[in-house]
Amino acid sequence: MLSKKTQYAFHALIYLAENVDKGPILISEIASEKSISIKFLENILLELKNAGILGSKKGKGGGYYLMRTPKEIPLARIIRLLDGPIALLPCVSLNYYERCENCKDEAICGLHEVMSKVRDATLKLLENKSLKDILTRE
Amino acid sequence: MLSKKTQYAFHALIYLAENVDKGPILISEIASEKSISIKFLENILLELKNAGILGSKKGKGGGYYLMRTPKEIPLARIIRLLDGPIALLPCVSLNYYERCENCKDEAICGLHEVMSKVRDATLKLLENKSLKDILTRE
DNA sequence: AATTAGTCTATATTTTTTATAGACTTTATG
DNA sequence: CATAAAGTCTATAAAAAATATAGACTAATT
Repeated sequence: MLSKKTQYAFHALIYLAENVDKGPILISEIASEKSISIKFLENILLELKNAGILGSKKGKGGGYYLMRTPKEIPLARIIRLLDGPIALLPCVSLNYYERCENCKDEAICGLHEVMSKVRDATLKLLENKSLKDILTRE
Repeated sequence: MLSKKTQYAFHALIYLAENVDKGPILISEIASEKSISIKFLENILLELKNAGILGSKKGKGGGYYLMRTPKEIPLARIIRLLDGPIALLPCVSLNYYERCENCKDEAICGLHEVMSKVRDATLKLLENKSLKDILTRE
């Protein structure tokens, strides 16, 4: 399961994408529209900013805005940033790899093989689908 | 990521499958062979037993054994039992469904659509692959 | 200068995961 | 039938992670 943090990030990003024309959006507006604790959301938006996904402006008329078009923000990027590994096991993670302690040889480990396939199937979707793909269709 | 509990369960099941000919296997043997805390492993094996996957025998010559052939134990079964939902969001879980609070209509929610696809791709593998498929190949 | 709004650092709370303890029951066998 | 072997059960503890909050600080606008 994705953490609340990641789920909130998706909802916030969707809101920002659906309101690009309004310029910078207040944290408090996103928080109340999406029913997220404002202080918790602050942290999340900051992380997204530090990762280069969002930009911000302080003072009156300030707020957060997308730094890229929704099409350019893959879902996998958001998940890895806020949730960590997408793979089901450390030994099949591309970005957070850790050697398996219990198994002697990954090359002949059947669990490794199956979980690699699961990872590939998942990434095929999450790396190719972007913020644009999760905007509400009408 | 799968929890340690689920990872330990896989390793224990693999060990049991690879030693079917030896009759019931001691918890302590699995624990030391796979470097798992014996008391923690106890709980895990009990859960697997209560779910009908393992059987056990008390007293001398006792231990745990598989109640079904490895082929009949889908990986998804183990994961759901010990880890809960396989889906990335509650609103796309088949076995642990919860309605999404932030979205008005799941039918037109893009996040719902993508995450359903991820779930389907994952389940296609985890429900069709069994304990047999993760045994070490030689 | 005053107000608005994001930034930063720290901490608190809650939940989940991981692990342990110990008394109890069942079974085999000498 | 006594003893030892081995799983069962209930409870609790410890550690880690997830979730949430507080408040002082900085930057921008008017």
